[in-house]
Amino acid sequence: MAKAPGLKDVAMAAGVSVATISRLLNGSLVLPDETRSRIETAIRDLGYVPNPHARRLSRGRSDMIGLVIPDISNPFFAMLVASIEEEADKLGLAVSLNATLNRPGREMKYLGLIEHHHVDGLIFVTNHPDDGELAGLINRTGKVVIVDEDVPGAIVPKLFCDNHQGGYLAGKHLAKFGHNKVVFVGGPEEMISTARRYAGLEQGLRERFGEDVEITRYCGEYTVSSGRHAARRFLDEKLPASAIFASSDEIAIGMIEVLYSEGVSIPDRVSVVGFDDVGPLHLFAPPLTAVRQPVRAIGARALSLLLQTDWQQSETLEREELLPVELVVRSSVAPPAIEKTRRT
Amino acid sequence: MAKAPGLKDVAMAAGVSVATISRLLNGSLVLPDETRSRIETAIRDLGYVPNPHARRLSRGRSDMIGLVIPDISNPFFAMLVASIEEEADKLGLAVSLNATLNRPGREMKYLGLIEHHHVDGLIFVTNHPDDGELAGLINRTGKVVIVDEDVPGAIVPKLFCDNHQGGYLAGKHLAKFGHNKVVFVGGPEEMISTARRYAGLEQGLRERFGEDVEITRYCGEYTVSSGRHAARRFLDEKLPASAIFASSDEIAIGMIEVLYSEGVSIPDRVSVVGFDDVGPLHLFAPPLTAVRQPVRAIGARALSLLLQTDWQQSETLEREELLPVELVVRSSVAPPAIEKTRRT
DNA sequence: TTTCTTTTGTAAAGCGATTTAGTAAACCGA
DNA sequence: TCGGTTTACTAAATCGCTTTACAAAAGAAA
Repeated sequence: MAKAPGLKDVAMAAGVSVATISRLLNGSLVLPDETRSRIETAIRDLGYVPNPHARRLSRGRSDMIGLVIPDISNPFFAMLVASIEEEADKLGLAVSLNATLNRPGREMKYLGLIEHHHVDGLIFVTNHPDDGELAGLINRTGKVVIVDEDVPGAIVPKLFCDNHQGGYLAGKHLAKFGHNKVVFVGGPEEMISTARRYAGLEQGLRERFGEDVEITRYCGEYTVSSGRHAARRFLDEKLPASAIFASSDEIAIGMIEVLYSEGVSIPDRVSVVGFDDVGPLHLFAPPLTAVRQPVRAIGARALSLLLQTDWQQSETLEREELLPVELVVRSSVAPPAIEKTRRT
Repeated sequence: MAKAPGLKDVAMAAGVSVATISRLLNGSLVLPDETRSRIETAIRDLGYVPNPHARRLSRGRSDMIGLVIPDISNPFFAMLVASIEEEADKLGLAVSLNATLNRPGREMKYLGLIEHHHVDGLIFVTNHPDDGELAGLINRTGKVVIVDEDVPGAIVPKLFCDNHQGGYLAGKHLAKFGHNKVVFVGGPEEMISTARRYAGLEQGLRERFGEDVEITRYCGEYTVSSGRHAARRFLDEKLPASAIFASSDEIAIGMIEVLYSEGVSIPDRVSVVGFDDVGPLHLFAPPLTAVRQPVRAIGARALSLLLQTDWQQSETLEREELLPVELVVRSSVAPPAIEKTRRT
């Protein structure tokens, strides 16, 4: 297989200079039909395709965006990646995938990709609290869009689902069934998703019960094992709560696992509301009621934020956009059996 | 923010030539401690990081591997991507993600990435039959590893799970419970996964029942909607089968959805065995017995195949490697109720 | 006819590394 | 002290494309 043809070869074949072809291809030159078709023929005949590395070096940009994600094997993130990739592809942008997998320093390292012109911009998803170091770095580098979970102090466009609304919907739904004692199982305490969902839940509950509301708050991580842990704690502490709001699919899965194995029936003994609704919750036993995140919309919007933002105008940078969530009602919520019997 | 420092700046600061630094960094030069530490200091002080684009252009390779995947939002593929990315990262390789999403021509296009030196190698996952065009292109370009599903005629390393064994395990398990009439719901008919799983299933059944075996074969796609379709057909045709072997998580999900909605109880009226076991099948109602694919192992091995293969030695290219699967027994298989009652 | 514009290009200097070929200085044994 | 070997390093070409600055030819206006 002969070496891939270069611009030089095409130039030779078409009888023009390399500059002419390059400029034609990049639209910075209008040529008479005759010359242009000669060049186009040569390109087709030789099967010329520009060398992307040379191109990137020359132009000082890469037409490639970076994606920093905690873990792609998590279906929520996977779907996020899928939608971003799909949008990027439409625009002829390549995507460079970087999973942090909770390895410390990874996020910092990947932010360097921008500074060193590896990528033109970054879509950044974190899943743990920041002490300010990350925020500082993000502000220095710019061209970053923060998605799903906040990095407080970073002055860049941010895109989240409407966490408060999600909590509120869950709260109202539980309240409607008469639950006023519920356990909230969130991710890390400091993260906005946890705080906002909790606040929403509380509001939803209080709108119905006023002061007569008891929310126990468990914080941990957005993982299956954290969910298992929370469920065990819930059982050990013998809380009077009649419902659980699990703040992610993973947490819900972990909790349901141990509730089952301990013979705790859902929703007879506890009602459960989940969050994310990415996995096949509708096939669970019982089908799980959950707040659904608009994952694909988040992905698509993240990319357009990255591309549309004017990175010079510092005013436009500081914006936070919220995408609406919805409650998908299935059958994991029922009236609180225990409370009922006690009262009657 | 000043422009990123280049090799030239470091050279200036350290009082040596650019070549010296480059060669030191690439290990093609051993320097006395004094000089070396002077250079290292300069690098650290300036915060020098090599420009990857320049590097790639110069070396003619990218230290980047391409990943061609049907759809990352499918958890099976997501996990595959995750494991490949993780391994690649360990080796300092970047990953370029390319989803084909069943858009025709995409696979061809992405294969071009190799020819045009965009990436150093490709891990290729297809999900539909090939008429030979793809195989030809793969053979021309080389440096491709085919994973999960075959492209017949391509002479490159191939890595699959042991599909036959998977079918066999499912068959034996069903046989043990007395099922001799089963519906096999596969992906596209021409694909090896379908053929091999079917063959395995048949063997597993026949080992127990000999000629007294009735397998109905539905082919379609590895999607939820294909699963729904198969389930509807199964109900419409009122087949005497007492068990279903669903050849992927998605198919199983689709089928269970409609079986439920039609009030068909699992495993009382039909037993179900799934394949993949990537999703939370253990929380389904009932927990789904399934053949588990070693997804992470496949990802890791795919990368090492790509890197370890000697692409000159054409003999070593034509190898097919099978990774073992296992049967995860849960509770979606029970003795065939209908048959039983009929017999007694 | 002369001069100014437009059209149609080209030459050459980057982009920031790698790498080949080579040189100056120091060392070393006889 | 002389040729030969190491040691320590450098100059310059190269990768393939982009882009700036400029030029020759053609056409238009005066």
